[in-house]
Amino acid sequence: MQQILCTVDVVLLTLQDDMLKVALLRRDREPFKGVAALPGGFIRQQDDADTRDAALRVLRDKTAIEPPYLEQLATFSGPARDPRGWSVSVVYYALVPFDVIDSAGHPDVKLVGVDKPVGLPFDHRLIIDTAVARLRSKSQYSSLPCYLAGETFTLPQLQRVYEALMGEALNKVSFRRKMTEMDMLEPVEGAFSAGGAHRPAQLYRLKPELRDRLTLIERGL
Amino acid sequence: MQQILCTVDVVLLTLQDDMLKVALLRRDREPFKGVAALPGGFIRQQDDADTRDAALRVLRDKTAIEPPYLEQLATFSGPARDPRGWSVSVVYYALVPFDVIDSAGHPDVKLVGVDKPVGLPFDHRLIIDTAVARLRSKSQYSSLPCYLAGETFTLPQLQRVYEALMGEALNKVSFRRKMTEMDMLEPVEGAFSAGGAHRPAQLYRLKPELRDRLTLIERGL
DNA sequence: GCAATAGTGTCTTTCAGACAATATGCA
DNA sequence: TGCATATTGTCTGAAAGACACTATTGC
Repeated sequence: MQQILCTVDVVLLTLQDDMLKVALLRRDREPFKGVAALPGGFIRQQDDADTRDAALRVLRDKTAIEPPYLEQLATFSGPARDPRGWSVSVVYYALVPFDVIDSAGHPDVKLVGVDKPVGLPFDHRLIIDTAVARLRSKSQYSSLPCYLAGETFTLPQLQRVYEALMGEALNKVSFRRKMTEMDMLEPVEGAFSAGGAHRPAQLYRLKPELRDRLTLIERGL
Repeated sequence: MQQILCTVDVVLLTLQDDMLKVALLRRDREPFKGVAALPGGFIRQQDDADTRDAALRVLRDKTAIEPPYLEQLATFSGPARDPRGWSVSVVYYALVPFDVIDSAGHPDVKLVGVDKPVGLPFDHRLIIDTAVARLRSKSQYSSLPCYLAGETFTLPQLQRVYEALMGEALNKVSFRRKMTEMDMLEPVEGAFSAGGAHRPAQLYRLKPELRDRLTLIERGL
């Protein structure tokens, strides 16, 4: 009997112009050669310490991106999702500020609005929808959106990120209160946003000790 | 090169005497033959429509239980977790009222407090801890605990379930308000708890349309 | 000064917990 | 009646949203 195919796929998400986008790559081999799809590949026993490691390797090889945030989403499986046979795909999702993708400058990576792509191969449509749902749900009560906001950001910028993800306007005073009591940001001393013909805003960054772990909040935004 | 081992494991959780317990089985084959472990097994391409299906099959075969609630937990992987080689285990967790396990009456199934078991094989200790953390976290803002409470239950009973899971006393009035506004329970007309030398309580059941899906709440309990 | 956006003070509404009163079964 | 627990009413404090006011920049 043929073996089960073991793969990983990555849903790389970013925010461009307040729109949630997913990174797609044209497949360079069969099946679905030439079709835009999620970055993915086979697990390599000799190279990968686990599936997370495999996801990082795939991302590094295909997009040259080291994501600041990567989390396991779920595992998708079955006899029909891959025409080559019964397959298991362990899927991770990554959050990356747009400028990281931009500066990585990988020409093959295409950013597409998460609701846009049709005709995706495998069950990638389902996978993307699952990732977006997870991100939206988790954004309500965690610091997750900060990973989409870049290295430093102002509170109004961060609020727009949250609003873009959750699809609704947030109360400015409440938002700032929340951010204060979550106690996960620190001001970048003396650094302010520049450019507009208006009052500059204080720049903040994630507290260093929180770079790699989420902060959860009690009551949502 | 040797193939990747593809397995499923199930964390079957129940509440017995207000204690969260996990179902363990003595392994009937190597590796770790005779050692108590989570029910699990290889994915069978010819039998299983997906990993969820495989988890249900394993549970049915080894414990004769059809769980009312089964959700994918996460996938655990790596070269060292199974002595036979690089392995991937897609893990599900199931919630079952104690009397379902009791009446299934499978003699091999042992219920053990979730913090108890030491010397578990593979990474089953980590898996159980992950499942318990997920259950506790999700219980705060969903109807999940209802699946541990049995077919019908009184509100005070359900509150004790929530309290056992979350490890803290809950405000009675607030709890009842939440249950009312979650709108997921319906009273069993004319049915009341009996037995005690005191006022009987109204029996409730999950609304039929919610049997198979969770209700989420906005703000926690 | 004016336009535009940042940041804050305060009032009002909404929600959760405390407390207590009432309800209902059994001995 | 008295006890134990269920159920409900009401008060109070905390949290969230609405609104408006002040602050700071470029023009």
